[in-house]
Amino acid sequence: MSKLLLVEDDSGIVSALIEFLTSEGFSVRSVPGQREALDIVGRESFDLVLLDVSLSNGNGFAVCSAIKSEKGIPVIFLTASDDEYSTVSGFEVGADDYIPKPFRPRELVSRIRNVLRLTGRTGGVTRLGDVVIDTVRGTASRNGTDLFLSALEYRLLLVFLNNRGAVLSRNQLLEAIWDIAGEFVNDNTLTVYIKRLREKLEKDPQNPEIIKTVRGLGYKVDI
Amino acid sequence: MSKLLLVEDDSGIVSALIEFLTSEGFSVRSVPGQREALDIVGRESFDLVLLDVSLSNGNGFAVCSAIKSEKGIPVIFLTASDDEYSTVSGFEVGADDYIPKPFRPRELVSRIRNVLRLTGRTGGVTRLGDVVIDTVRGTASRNGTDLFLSALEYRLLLVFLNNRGAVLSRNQLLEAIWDIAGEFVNDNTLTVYIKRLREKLEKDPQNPEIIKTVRGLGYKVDI
DNA sequence: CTTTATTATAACAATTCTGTCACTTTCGCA
DNA sequence: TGCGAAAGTGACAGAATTGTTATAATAAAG
Repeated sequence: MSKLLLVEDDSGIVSALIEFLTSEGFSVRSVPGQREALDIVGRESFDLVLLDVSLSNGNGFAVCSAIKSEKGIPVIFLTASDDEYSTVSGFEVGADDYIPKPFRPRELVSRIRNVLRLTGRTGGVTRLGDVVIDTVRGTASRNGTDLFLSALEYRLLLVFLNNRGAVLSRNQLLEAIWDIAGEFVNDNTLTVYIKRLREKLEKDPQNPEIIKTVRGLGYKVDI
Repeated sequence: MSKLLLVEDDSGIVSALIEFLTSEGFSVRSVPGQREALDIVGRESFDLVLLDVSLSNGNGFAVCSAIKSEKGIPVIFLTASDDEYSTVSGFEVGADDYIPKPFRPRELVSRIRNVLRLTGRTGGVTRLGDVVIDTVRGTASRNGTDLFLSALEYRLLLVFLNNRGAVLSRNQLLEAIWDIAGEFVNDNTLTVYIKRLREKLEKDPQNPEIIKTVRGLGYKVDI
């Protein structure tokens, strides 16, 4: 059950939204203004903030910035001002979605769930079999022990990670790592790096489970 | 530069969007229908798909499902049918945003960037002054040229990045990078790494703008 | 089965990384 | 000002990385 903070000064909207969102399984707290919003965010923890841009006491953009920089909680703007400038500005201060009033309740719920899904993502940690890649710390490890990938090995692994499931041609891989002013390295260099990476990543480097060869086409990771 | 796939059969919209999105720094490919979309997605890699729901040959929901399950690429629906049912259904098949036509170009760009950020495709890009750190590719660069950080230099930089603004004590930094089974390295090792990192990051390493010394407490990055 | 293109491996020098030492500079404070 | 702690610097050796070469293994096709 996600806990929402509704920042809105129109009491009619507040009560309607609380009723509807509660019936959809959310837990909702509400405050009427900017000051109270920053106050309660500092004391309680929320999963997401629904923020009216045009608050009577102060504007919503500043509140969004503050919440984002201090807590990193996702924020959805609710607003009457459906002009392009507002929308763009809203995203620029870090909003995760922007919904013009009047909005349809079910769409609001869809968008809340969508933002929660998108922001609830693994914080930079991905698993390939028993290998854990942490892009926040810049490490790859197995059973908690660091694999000590070199800079280029790590970059090569990231290329596979960001194209998981896709067959990557030798040229694509060479370009992604060794594209230094269009100059080329020996084609075999890639083969050697694949071998070195497998040596560190795979349990049995002779029978790779993670980086698979697709003869004639390239390599892929689809574990 | 993010690579987008536009799936749209109205050639007027296609050419207008390609021109505008290209001018905003995106690389855009377009296909008119469902079959071509699945085809090209299987062969090339994209960062995001802009998908018209009401394609003349087949509907967009199925395409979205397929793309999502096979490639996991983020999808934004573009649609004329701005009814609540469509919106909700769009999110249910895994869309990451849903934009009714007619949309404002700048809002579209904001929403594209927002989805890319949320899905972590460019969320890995941070700027420290004129230094750009890309955790998706595992690189740090200035003016587009790679700084060739070593594995440990890169990790040290990430520690600062993930604690931007905070003063990090020497012990915190040593722990973050050299915590190998509780054993310690020479305390000066950290000082030396700070120097080496500054040598690569800073325009004037003698007067660091990015990694600042806080005498008696540690170091911080708050640019 | 043999041929051929593709991928894998082993081994090599040049370069870079890594950690440490000795020494210098800087800063805050008595 | 001058002392002492904290931070910075330059240089060093051992280890690891990086790119290449030569050679071996492998798989697909005739």
